[in-house]
Amino acid sequence: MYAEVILPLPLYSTFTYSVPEGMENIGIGSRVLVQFGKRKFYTGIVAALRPDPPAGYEVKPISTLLDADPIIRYPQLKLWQWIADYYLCAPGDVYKAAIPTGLKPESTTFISLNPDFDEDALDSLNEDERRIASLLAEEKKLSLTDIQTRTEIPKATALVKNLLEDGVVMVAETIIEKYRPKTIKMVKLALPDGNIEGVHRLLDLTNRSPKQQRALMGYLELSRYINADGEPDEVPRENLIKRTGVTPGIIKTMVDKGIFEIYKKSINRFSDLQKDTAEIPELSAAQKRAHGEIIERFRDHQVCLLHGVTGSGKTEIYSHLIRQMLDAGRQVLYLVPEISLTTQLTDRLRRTFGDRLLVYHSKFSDNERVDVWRRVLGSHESLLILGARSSVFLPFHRLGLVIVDEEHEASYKQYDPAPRYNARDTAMVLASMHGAKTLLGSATPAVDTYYKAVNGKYGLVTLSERFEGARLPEVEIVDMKDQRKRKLADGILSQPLKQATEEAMEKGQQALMFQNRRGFAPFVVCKTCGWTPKCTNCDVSLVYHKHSDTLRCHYCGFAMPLPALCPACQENSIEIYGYGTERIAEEVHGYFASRRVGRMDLDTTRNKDSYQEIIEDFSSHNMDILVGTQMVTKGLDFGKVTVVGVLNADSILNFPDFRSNERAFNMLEQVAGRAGRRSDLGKVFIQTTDPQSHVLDFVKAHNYNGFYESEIESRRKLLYPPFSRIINIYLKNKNSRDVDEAAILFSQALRATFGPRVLGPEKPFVSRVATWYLQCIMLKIEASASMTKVKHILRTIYESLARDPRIKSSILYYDVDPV
DNA sequence: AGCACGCCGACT
DNA sequence: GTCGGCGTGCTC
Repeated sequence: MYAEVILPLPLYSTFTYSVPEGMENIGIGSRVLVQFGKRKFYTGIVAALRPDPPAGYEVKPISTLLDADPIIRYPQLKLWQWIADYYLCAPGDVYKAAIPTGLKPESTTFISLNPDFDEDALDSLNEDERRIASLLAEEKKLSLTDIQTRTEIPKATALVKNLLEDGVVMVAETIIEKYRPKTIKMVKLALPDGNIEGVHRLLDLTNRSPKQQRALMGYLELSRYINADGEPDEVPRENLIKRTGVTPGIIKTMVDKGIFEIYKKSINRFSDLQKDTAEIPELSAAQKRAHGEIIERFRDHQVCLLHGVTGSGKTEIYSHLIRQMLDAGRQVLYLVPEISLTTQLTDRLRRTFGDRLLVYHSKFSDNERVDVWRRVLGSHESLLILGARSSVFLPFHRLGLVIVDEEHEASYKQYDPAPRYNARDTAMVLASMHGAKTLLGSATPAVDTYYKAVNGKYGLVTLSERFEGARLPEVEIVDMKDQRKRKLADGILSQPLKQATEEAMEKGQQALMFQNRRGFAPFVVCKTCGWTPKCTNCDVSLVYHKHSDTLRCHYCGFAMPLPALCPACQENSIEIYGYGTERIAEEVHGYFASRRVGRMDLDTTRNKDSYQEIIEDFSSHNMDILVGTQMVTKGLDFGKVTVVGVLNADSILNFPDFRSNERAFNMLEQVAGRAGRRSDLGKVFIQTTDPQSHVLDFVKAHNYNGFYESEIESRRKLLYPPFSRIINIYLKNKNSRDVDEAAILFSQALRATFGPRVLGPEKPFVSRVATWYLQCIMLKIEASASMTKVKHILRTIYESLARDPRIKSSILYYDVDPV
């Protein structure tokens, strides 16, 4: 028997391996360890089995079958295939993204000294080679990268190869198990037979040290001394430390003295979750109606859109639907944008669904993700999975409902690397494969989604009033040009915003200031010669980070210290411009000196809990004013916020692509939605130099439908989605001329078939990333056209050009349905 | 993605 | 003349 294996590499074909005798358990979806190429081993997934060997080449056998039962389930492979076909990427790319690293062990090559190499050979080695040899003599075995970093010899790879040929070193492939179960340190008395005399002896051993004695007494209390089996009982080391106040060092000493034993014990990450569940809050009349309508729509629709204004209580409606689905023994996937995975939401769902709730997202460690994966895999019970984008890949069983909250969010689309999939659209396909329903929720649905809903492709349910009668906030557009002219605003806050904030503060309320990050990162200029620091790898300016006093590239991560003198003219005239949230927070604090001002952005929320801490600080009113980027807009519920300021809407309004209006409307409406979520009427100030913008009129009136009508008309005229589908074709090359010419060549060939549907090529917004030059060709295809055909043509055209050296040396990839 | 093979420039 | 740079192709 032979197996077609998917490897975790960007390769478009599967690879055939023979199934050795005694591996009859193997099945489609099995995880197998296979050798690929000269030495490396990868974990592959069996995509198909067949009786006959392939013609034309020898096959290798599968080395190991990793599981008795597959770790993926029907219809996961089918979903992977759909993603690869639809988003024009390799199945291996999908596999790589789908499964946590801990489930994909691969081999690393270790280099060690050859024990019986000829001593005389040492003489013929050069200095660097001898350094490597002596390092290996010390360390027994090292990977190539370790040798590289430890010796700092740039061409270590080549030298190791020489050493290998001379028989000085040898290599071995070692498969590294990456998954580590969660363990805790346990302490136990070092008394093998548990006899009483022994304990007295141990007590004697500690009588010169009160600390050790305390630790021992604490242990005896916690462990109840000896358990039912006559064995000394174990105690978590943490508990012992907490109870007795001794340091880990004391316990260590006692281990050395032979009083305690310490060992690691793996524990179940889910064991301490609460089992009991609370009731879901009663629905209001409006929520009840919407809930009923959703169920009604699901009778004849696969997908239903819940269009509910901000603060209308969509989450409670979801909860009722989830409860019904779980009671029917089905599983539920609740997708949210990464950023809105707050404990606010998790806690709420935890109270209702207890240990049936599992959470899955990218801030989890890989080990945690493996645990969640295995828990879902092992269960036939009803579960609720709350997760970000990548949770569409979990091994669901009897999935009954998928909820995509904030369905308009651009972050559902993965941009880089492949697979460039949209989790919302993938979720709908996943649902239909399971015979499940999909509920999309948003206060500002994507124009494409709303179009499908009003045209009957999706069911549509509208919830137009806020929970408990809270009113939508009043929106005031502030003309910043006028403010500056009349000297009412010198810095970033306009007169009306300043005043409203002051009043809110006096009433004991809170304010939120929003600054769109894009285009407003602080940048550096030399006042004398105009020099600005650019990334050496990418075509972008470097951004100044105050806390580390460095200049950083947001695309490739390049960093350098802020120079004291201008590198171009040697003058001491370097200035920092622009308003990062840091600077804004300082300035806001300047106006409201007696108030507590906090800030939230990528810098202040880098680690796992800081985001949570800021939110909690703000919602428990330890802070009066919060300044932040995008992330403050995402579904947070702050009851006391009555003033919201959008400090500069220009950069949101002026983004040059066909979705800019949609993005601007969504973002402003979502920010506005943070104000006045309880009974107090909120007020929103949008500061701009372009107060005439139509988008702002619709935001001012909270008129989604009006916005939609105007936007859909312009999309119709210009043949943009939903009236077409877009495929962006990217070419990248280290040589800028080659990529320009390759793009022209490719676009000409495309035009021969697709005519005016081809736009470009043109340089993308950032045209050089990490030393790669980019070109982009846009393909705009009628919505009615067969995508299978289009994709077939794309492949044919590429193959017909593949011999051209400029195409050949370029890397080509597609972005289907870009957002 | 790795990794080997192979073809052109700066050194013994 | 060789070493070694990386461009090109292949891996079941």
